[in-house]
Amino acid sequence: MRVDSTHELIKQAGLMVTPQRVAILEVLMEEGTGHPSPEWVYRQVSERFPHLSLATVYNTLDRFEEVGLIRKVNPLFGVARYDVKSEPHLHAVCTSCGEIRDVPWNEELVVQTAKSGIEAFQVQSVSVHLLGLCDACREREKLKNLGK
Amino acid sequence: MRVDSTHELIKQAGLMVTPQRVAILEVLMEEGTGHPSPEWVYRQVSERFPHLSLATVYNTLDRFEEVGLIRKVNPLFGVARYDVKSEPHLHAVCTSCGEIRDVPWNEELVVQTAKSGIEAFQVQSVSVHLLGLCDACREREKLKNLGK
DNA sequence: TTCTTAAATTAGAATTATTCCAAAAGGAGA
DNA sequence: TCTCCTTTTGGAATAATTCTAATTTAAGAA
Repeated sequence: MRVDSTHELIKQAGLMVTPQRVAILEVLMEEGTGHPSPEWVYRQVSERFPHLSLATVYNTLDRFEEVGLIRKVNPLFGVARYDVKSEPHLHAVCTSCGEIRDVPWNEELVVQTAKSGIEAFQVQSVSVHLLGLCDACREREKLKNLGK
Repeated sequence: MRVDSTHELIKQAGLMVTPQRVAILEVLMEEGTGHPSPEWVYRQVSERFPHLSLATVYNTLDRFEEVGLIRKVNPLFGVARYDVKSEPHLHAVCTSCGEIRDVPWNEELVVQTAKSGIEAFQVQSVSVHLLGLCDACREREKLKNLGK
């Protein structure tokens, strides 16, 4: 009797085990650190399941996230939202209604917020993004600017 | 000669001044802390400019962001991207090619990264999101669960 | 002021990403 | 095996954004 870890993981998470789900989780685990998109997952798994539906990929990723098997890197998906620039601050985003509340930036706070709630906002997770240019793109920018 | 601050702001930012841009910036400034969406801006400004095109709103918001007048709250818009990794970590996102690189979490780092680059990644800005439930939604959840 | 030109605006089409839907298929316990 | 509930499917629908090409406009030069 062979141990199938992805199979077990799905079962332990309380989800029904299906071949599609196993294949999707396998692809996700193999990939490791590449931050795959639904489309990418779809293409990978399609090689093994030619009849796989894109809707299944979306459904499965949603279910996997619900039970904590995976996490969405860019959770503020949906509509673009803007900030009229002011002092640096954080954003408390309600995952239910989408409200975005400003939280004053405070160095200590950045660390603390991972653990404790702020005012009446129940923090479930913290998402930090460093935005900028990777080395490849920085090189590309340099070359482009030289050409001007 | 009256001083029109939004007019001035746009000019100072090095952008061509148009009535649409002035109106959009005015709406954004009046709103203040509400984190408006392109659609919302469009509806507001449409009242004054019945022929305003949604494309203009998108263009203008992009230009405003380019010159730093506003900032996108949820900059990782586009395609959903997932993470399988379990240890807490940050994400370094290339604003040019979209690559998402993992950066090990380190309390000090959270603060430092705002100022200094990480490895070959040139950090331009930091975006922190606290995800969770606002008080209103938490109440709603409670009521829903009671009903079960 | 008028002219000129590059940039901005417009309307609508096109594209991209995601969600919805109803019917068919499949998993798991009795 | 039977049954029920969940999942899967494929396609349509929707939402968000970008593209395109024609028209208009801002702003500096003459």
